[in-house]
Amino acid sequence: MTEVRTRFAPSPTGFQHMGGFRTAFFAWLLAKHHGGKFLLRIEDTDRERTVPGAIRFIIEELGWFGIQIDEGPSRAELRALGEDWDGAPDVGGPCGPYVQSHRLPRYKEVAEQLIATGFAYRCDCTPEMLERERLEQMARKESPGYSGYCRTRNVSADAKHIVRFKIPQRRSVTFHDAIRGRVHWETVPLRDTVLLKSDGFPTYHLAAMVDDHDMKITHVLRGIEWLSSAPIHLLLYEALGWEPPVFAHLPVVNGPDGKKLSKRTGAAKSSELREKGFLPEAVLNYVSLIGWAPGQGSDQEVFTRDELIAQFSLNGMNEASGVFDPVKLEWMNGLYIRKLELSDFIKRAEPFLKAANLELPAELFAAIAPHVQERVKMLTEIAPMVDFLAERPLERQMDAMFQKGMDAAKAREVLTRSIAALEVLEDFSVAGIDQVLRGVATELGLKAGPAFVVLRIAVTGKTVTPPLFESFAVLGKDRVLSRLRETLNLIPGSN
RNA sequence: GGCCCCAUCGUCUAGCGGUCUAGGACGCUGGCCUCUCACGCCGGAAACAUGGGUUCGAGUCCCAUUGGGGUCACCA
Repeated sequence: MTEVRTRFAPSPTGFQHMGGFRTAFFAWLLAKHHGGKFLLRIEDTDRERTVPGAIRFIIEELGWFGIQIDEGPSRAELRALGEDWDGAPDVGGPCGPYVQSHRLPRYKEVAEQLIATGFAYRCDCTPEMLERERLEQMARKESPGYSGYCRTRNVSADAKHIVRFKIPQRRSVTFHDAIRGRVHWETVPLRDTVLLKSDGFPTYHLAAMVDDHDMKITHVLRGIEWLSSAPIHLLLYEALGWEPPVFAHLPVVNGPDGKKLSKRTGAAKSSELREKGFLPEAVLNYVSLIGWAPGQGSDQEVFTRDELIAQFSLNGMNEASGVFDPVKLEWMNGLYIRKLELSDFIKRAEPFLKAANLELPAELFAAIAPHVQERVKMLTEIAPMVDFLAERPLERQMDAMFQKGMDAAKAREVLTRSIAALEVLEDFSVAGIDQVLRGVATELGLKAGPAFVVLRIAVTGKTVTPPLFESFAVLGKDRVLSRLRETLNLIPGSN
């Protein structure tokens, strides 16, 4: 059995959104499922649209997701593109180069072969001529497309020209898509398409087919927008006498608005997800669920990376387009956060605390960490939940203190008694604090809830915090007491 | 417009002719737990786009309609 080889072949024209990375995930999962190889190829054949930094973005995000590239651009190739950076991986591989702009001679060679065998021809029609032709066709309500004027003109190789593929008309094409099954065209609805541009660069059609063949790609996973041009690709393989790979056209992922994912769609950019505190493994898991399910009646939707690899199959792919639901992603991220080892959680939280300008002594954060771990969905939610531990003045939501029958006098009473009771408490532990504070509430004939709102705001400033006794214990007796005393002066009618 | 793809709860999906009075998950919602918020647990509302076939029997097969989407570049 031949080795399964898949590839992710983005063009570096900007950042990739999650739809693009999902394609990469599936290709990677398929390869790994079969113990095969996953390659990265850069399709930089459009010189106008290539944007600096795009390749770095792709490689770094793939790395963040923990996707190992088995074959791809070497460090030298990256450097030649001006895309070198500290820590850039040096991947390489036996089928390089993996950057299309470095493979120009090969495309030219194949184009010449196609011309020699009569499957392609040179064309020197100017853009102006083509434009006029198109206008005339539209005026006649014909579908626009190249007429084939140069098909038989034997344009000289010396003249400035492009190379077109001679698309046979009146040809039916049938192929089996790994996801959709049989797709059939009665007649090929396409005109002679360009293979080589006048600047010597190939178009996608030529470059991708040549590379997929040369790189021994066995399964091509790509967006469904390519389905319409699949006949060109099949015909090209036929003309070249090559065995085509298995094609799988993936359904698209739309934003919650039902429209295509774009820069505007929130949470569509992986780097943004990272900054918001999503875990790569959660994102990978969630995104894999858009358009794929294990099937076999299985209800499983939380998968480790290895489970995903073990269970992934193109048979489980759905034909219909899906929607990226940021709310469900958040839920899943919360799930993954809760599953983290405490030490891992603390480690991952660190950069987010720093970003929020909150530097806490390690032991202090470690002590409160278990209690915040089970109540955040994103790492960015940690800082606001623990910032009451910082050595800085507290801003208290005093208004929220006086609700449901709580008035200034009662609040003062709660504070005074708590201060008195805590002052003499030797064992400032969760259990000790628990006993004392409940005692205070009982003495005052108050329920725990209302009484604790006062204490919570007094010590943390907020109405929503980690559990009260735990927060007190972590903060420490002295700071708790001073905050309680401070609050006494803030209650209306004091003095 | 031609061609192609798609169609189960709001969303992601299970379902591959009978076991579907359609299952799960997110979200929503009622309750329990409870010091707030979460977590957890129990319950609820919520879908087979429409019309024809085929069949003893259709969410499942076929066709049409409708509705989405894609594509028809010297962009990928």
